[in-house]
Amino acid sequence: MNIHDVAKRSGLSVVTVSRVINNSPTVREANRQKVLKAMEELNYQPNSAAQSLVRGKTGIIGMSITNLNDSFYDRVIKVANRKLADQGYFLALSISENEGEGDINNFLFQRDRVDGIILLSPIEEEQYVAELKKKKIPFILLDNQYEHDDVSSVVVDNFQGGYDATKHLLDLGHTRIAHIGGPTIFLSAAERKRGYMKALADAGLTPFAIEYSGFTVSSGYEVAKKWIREDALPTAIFAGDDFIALGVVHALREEGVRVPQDLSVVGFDDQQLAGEFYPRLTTVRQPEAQMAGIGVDLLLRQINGQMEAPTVTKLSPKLLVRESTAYLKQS
Amino acid sequence: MNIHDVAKRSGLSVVTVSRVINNSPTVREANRQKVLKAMEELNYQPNSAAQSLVRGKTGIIGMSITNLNDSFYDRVIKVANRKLADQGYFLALSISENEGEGDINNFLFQRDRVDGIILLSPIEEEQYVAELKKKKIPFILLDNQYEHDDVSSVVVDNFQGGYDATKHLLDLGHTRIAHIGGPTIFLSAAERKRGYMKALADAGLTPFAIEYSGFTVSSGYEVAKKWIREDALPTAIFAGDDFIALGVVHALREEGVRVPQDLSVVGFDDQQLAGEFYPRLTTVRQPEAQMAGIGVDLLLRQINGQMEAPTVTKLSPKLLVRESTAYLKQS
DNA sequence: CTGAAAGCGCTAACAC
DNA sequence: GTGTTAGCGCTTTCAG
Repeated sequence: MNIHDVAKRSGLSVVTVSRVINNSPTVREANRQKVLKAMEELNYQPNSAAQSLVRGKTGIIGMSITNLNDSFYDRVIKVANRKLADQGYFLALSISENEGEGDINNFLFQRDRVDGIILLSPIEEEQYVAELKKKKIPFILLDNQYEHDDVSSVVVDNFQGGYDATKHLLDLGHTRIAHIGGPTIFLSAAERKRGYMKALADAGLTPFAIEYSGFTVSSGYEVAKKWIREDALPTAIFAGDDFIALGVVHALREEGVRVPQDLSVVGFDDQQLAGEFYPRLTTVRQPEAQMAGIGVDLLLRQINGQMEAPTVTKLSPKLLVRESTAYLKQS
Repeated sequence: MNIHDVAKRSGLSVVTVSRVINNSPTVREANRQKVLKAMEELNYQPNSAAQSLVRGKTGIIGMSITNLNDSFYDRVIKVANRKLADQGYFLALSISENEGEGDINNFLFQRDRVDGIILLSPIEEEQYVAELKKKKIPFILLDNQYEHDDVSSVVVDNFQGGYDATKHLLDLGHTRIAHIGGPTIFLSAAERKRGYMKALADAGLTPFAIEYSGFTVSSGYEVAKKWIREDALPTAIFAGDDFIALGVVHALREEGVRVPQDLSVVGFDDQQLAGEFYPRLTTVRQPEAQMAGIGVDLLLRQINGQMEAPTVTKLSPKLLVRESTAYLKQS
């Protein structure tokens, strides 16, 4: 069942049918109706492989992701999905579980499967970028780690986020401020820590303590417990992300340390849950919507050949003051 | 740059090149090498639109999802991804934010874009099923709500899950057992509640209290707070899912009610976080791996025309006893 | 405003 | 083993 069947049934030529499919204005209204009717009766849908072949484009944008279970990704993806739909593109997500080579042969990474690709927080970034460049597939990077020649990307200023979070704690009168950082292989984690250090230095202070952990509740929990055991608690903690922060708060409460009365905690990312547990977490929200929006624009412009020089956009995160931070107790 | 260029460069015909691409054994080794070399030098990749067109298949399986931020989905998706990859298929995810009509024209829902579709916990199920049937696209349902003629699906026995969870509480000596159910428009929520009712009835008991809430921490929290305010606390609570349960535990602890010493709580889904907060939640784990595995098999068999009668597979969930439940305190 | 013809890049008969 | 030919379903000149 193809365009010829429709042509036959409507008594017109395949060309006219094609014109109707593509909303060409140069079709007599009566004929358009005939064609539409035939399409309807035949339950006809144009073959997209054929369309892609002849047009040289697919209308699909691929996005490679590594993780689902996270509010930050969730928001970025949903905004990108909507923006792309507005422009007539579809977003196809592909999970890459960083199993090395296999992934690079992912269906996404074929020039004619997609019109462009968005790499969200890619794991094997260098490798992917090299491959995409080689295959000449238009692409952009979101929340990536490194700079590359000729590649546009949108990142968040994690340094500033770390700085702002720490500054907030300083403004509340805290001086004994500890940090629990995420894995330092992540640039974002390293930057947040750097912001923390700088804010402290600007205030003439030094870190009270620094520990590293995974981006999980349990590892934040462990670190806090350890500090309690060692009786080495600060008065404020800047956690590398909300999961860590949630774990910290949890451990403190178990031990009777009140948040924020006895100890203030700041997280990062504004995870869904950060606003649901009490005290609701003061945190740093990344501008996901902006990130996705700019990223999509950049990619689409590249695809349409309005290829300006590639740009690296750095977005400012925003401190969200809620209930897990308070003025230092006068004692 | 196409197959002809490769043919020219290697000094062989396009057919031979095609054979090499498709690993046909009937190519002289020396020639194969020539072709491979030419492909390499030209950095050639076969055009997949053309391949799809002529083969009548794409090698892509689409999966429609509604939500990312959830461990259950995360696990199902990852297993499906792996299983499909093993069989030479790629999984393309598409988010459908239930905006009504628009979604149905999703790129996934075009016969020749994908070889088959998996609908995971679809929202507008009836509509999607009707559309897919009409378009004659092979598909299966995972964790769906309704039964349909001629459609294979894999679901979890939520009734049994609810029954087992409640039975566990009964076995611990509890008799005052309340339930906080998820939105009853979800069959899964209704079934879990039904299991709860049945277990109680089998023990000659009646529900201590039943409330409904969203599948969120905050709504579980609210319900527990309300019960505390009204001084109407049961000795055990079966929550509709882990988020609700987490909210309940959180509220109870705030009020000095100890879990599990004073009150036992059971959740559902084994969310990532359920095992990270203390007390670690006793919960019901859905067999995601099995679900995805069976679903993929069903779909692939359908695609390959080994079309047995459509089947509805109901999988048993598994109670995970951890630390949020304990024997009823003798008082 | 409409249609005939060519061709997108590839694979599947069918010869040789 | 290898190549010639046809055609997958569609859009795009180019006439008319």
